[in-house]
Amino acid sequence: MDNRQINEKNKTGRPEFEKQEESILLVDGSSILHRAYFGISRNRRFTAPDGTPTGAVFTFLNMLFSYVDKLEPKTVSVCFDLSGPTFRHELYSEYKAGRKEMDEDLALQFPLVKEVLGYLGYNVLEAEGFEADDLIATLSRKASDRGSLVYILSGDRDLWQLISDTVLIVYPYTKKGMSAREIIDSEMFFEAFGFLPEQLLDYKGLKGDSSDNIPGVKGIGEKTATSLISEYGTLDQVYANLDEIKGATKKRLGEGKESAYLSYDLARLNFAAPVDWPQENNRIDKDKLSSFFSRLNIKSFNKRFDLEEEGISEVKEDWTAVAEIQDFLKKNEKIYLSSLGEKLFALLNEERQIFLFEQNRIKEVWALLLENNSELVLWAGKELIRKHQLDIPNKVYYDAEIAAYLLSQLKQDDFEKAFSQSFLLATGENLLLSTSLETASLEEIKAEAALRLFALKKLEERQVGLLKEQNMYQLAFELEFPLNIVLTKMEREGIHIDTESLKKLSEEMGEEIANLERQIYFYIGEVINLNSSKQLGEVLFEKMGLKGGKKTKSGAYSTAADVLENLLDSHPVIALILEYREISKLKSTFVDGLYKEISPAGKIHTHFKQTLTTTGRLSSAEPNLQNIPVRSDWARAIRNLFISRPGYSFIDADYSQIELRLLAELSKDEHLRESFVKAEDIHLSTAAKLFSKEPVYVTEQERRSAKTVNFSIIYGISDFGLARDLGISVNEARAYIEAYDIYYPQVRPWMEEQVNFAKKYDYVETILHRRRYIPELKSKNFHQRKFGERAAMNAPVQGSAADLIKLAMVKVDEEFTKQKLAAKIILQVHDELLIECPDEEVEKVSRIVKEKMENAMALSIPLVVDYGAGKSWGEIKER
DNA sequence: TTAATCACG
DNA sequence: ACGTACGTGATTAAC
Repeated sequence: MDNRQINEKNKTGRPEFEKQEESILLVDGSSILHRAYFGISRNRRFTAPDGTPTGAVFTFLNMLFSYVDKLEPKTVSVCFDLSGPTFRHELYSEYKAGRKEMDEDLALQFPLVKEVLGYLGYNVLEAEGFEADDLIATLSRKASDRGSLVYILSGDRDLWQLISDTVLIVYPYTKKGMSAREIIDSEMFFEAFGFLPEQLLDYKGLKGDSSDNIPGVKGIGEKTATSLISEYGTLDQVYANLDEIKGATKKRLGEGKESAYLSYDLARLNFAAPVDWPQENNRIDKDKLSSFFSRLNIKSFNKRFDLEEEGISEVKEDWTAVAEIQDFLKKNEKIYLSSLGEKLFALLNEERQIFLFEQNRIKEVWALLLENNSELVLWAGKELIRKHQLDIPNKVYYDAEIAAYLLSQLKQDDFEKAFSQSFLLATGENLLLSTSLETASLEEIKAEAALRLFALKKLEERQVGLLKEQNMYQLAFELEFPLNIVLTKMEREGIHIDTESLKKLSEEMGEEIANLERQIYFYIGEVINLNSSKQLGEVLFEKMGLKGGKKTKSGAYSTAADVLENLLDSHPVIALILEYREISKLKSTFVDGLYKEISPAGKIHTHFKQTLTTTGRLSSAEPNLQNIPVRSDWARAIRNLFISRPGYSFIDADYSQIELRLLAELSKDEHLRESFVKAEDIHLSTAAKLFSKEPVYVTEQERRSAKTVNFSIIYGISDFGLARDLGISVNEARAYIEAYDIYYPQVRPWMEEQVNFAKKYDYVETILHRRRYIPELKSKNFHQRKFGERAAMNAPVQGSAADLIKLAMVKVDEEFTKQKLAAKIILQVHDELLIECPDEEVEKVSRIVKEKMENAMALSIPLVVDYGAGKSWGEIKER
């Protein structure tokens, strides 16, 4: 009975959670259900659809499963008190009197727990006249006798007297003052009490137990009882040595002797209950378990037991009160939203209730959804917000379309088709098309709502698993989802157009075009449609006899710009045609085309597509603001039409050489990296290397050639293409490429690594793990395979650049909000951001944008952002 | 609906 | 032996 003995035990002690070959778990069902009811779930008021309280059942099972998972016992037996006369109860009538009537909500859950334990195959034990404690005491002794290890799960400390080498207590909660560990063995018991478990009864005889109405000896508390027991060992020995004890303690012990022995008996467990436990538990009855959980509307364990979820529990429609919606939304971790055709929407909560509502209430419901703390799950949120002019959220929602895109499961652009296709993947079920919905009955609509919402739920669950597996969870939740909100703001903000100037420019261009037409008709001697390449080709190559072979697939003469440029010296009309082409293209697409898109407020609102490109870039449409001309005088006139609001300025910031920098980062090519680290002119450096000269001797022409070579590398070079582009022989082009590979020796191996990786795994990935699958590499078609190889080389570079600027956008926007600036991101053009801010913010915002863009990612090479400010887009680009 | 052309990064 | 750069969108003519 001293420390030495404890230490001896400790040497052979076992690690707490190591699985034992033969262990059984005995559960004090009454105690744990009390704990479940009072400890956790009373405030959450979980109920089944019929109002039956279920919180304690749920929490009970959660606790039980967590210990079953940890301990992996061979069998589980759960013991309950069975009311009725017991000899222990007869001993103290105050016991019952001292206890309050059990809450009805708790009482109702006892039969439920016993029921579900049966379906789980666990042993449920109760015996007339015995408490759960007694059953456990009896079973633990029997088990120990057979050499089995016993775990006792109980919140009742009375059972701690059973602790031994082979009996351990699983104590459900950590308590102040007690060890944080949950499994209590002799050693821990000794540390806490200062004596051994088998002395607990003797201790309680003296100290009593107020929670169990055990009186003990009046005036003897924890300290005195502990010191007496550690000194004398047992209650009998205390009284046998009463003479040695002095003062008040002696007097109190003398007076309380009867009470002490009564208390001893009260705390003592009965080891003679008529119970045994099975060699094995029964099998789980899945069907009954499933219908039980369904009846109680408990969903959390479906996955654990691989149970099929049943259908909707309730469909609500035509509801009016806001409180009713709020009630539907609350206490749900996730809310699913789906549209049904044009006019209807439906929500699903985690209680499998569905709410149907009409379009005229979407704004109201949306506002409530944003207020609510649940995570919102939907498909194509940006389009929904735009279409119905909804408030823009300041928190992310889960957009299944974006996830489908990241997971490369989005093969179609069309909303319904893509939606339907992803759902089919997730559920194997087809959806009604919206056209069929128009004529559907209410019952059909309800069924369709359920189908879509449950499909969305399954889709999301599956996607989250895949995103994690494929290392794209962060890409989705920290980049694409937040970016989606930023894009929504950008689209709504739009950009002002100088409509008056636009009209004038259109007229001016029209006159210029008419001029050119007259001259061209004079030269060719007839009036044709100059916009028809077919007619033009026939005139140039047949009537006028200019040289230039058939180039197009359809067998027609090509009149593309590069063909015509080669003919510039053949005839003076060629230059006029090229000029006509340029102006009429710019006028029709970028002046007149833009005019059609101007809103009543004088603004243009592009659509950014976030789920379209194979590389991860955004695309812009209706109108496309990512291909506004920049390279000519007319181009500048067009860009001058994009103006900031009065009192506001534009800041235009673009990454310098972003793709080449990322190639340096990805390939780790030392020379390429060095050029950027030393802030050299990369094209000049390349030229110096290709032409074996000091940079100062490199000519403009050589630098231009080097620039072409640098870009060719990123696109996946071929000597033929480079030769054509540079107007040199294929041999010369090949020599350039070979020279490049010598001077940048790590680039080619990296490119080959990408291709090999893609051939092996079917995809390549970016810095942020965005994937591009390249099925073309498996094609039997040579062109297709070659195309696949070039794509494998290009996608990581272009895609990482997309990752980078997207991340920068999220950070820039975040900073604007954080600093309460009025600045807004207006446009993104792949390596460029256009920002609008009040004139007085220009300096501050410029610094923020540059800093956030340059440091969006931690890379081993520096990023450089150039920027300018002005009142129009053209004015800035002029610099 | 497709092909040709050309605007952008 | 193949045939020629990566990623987009809009306009026009012609089927």
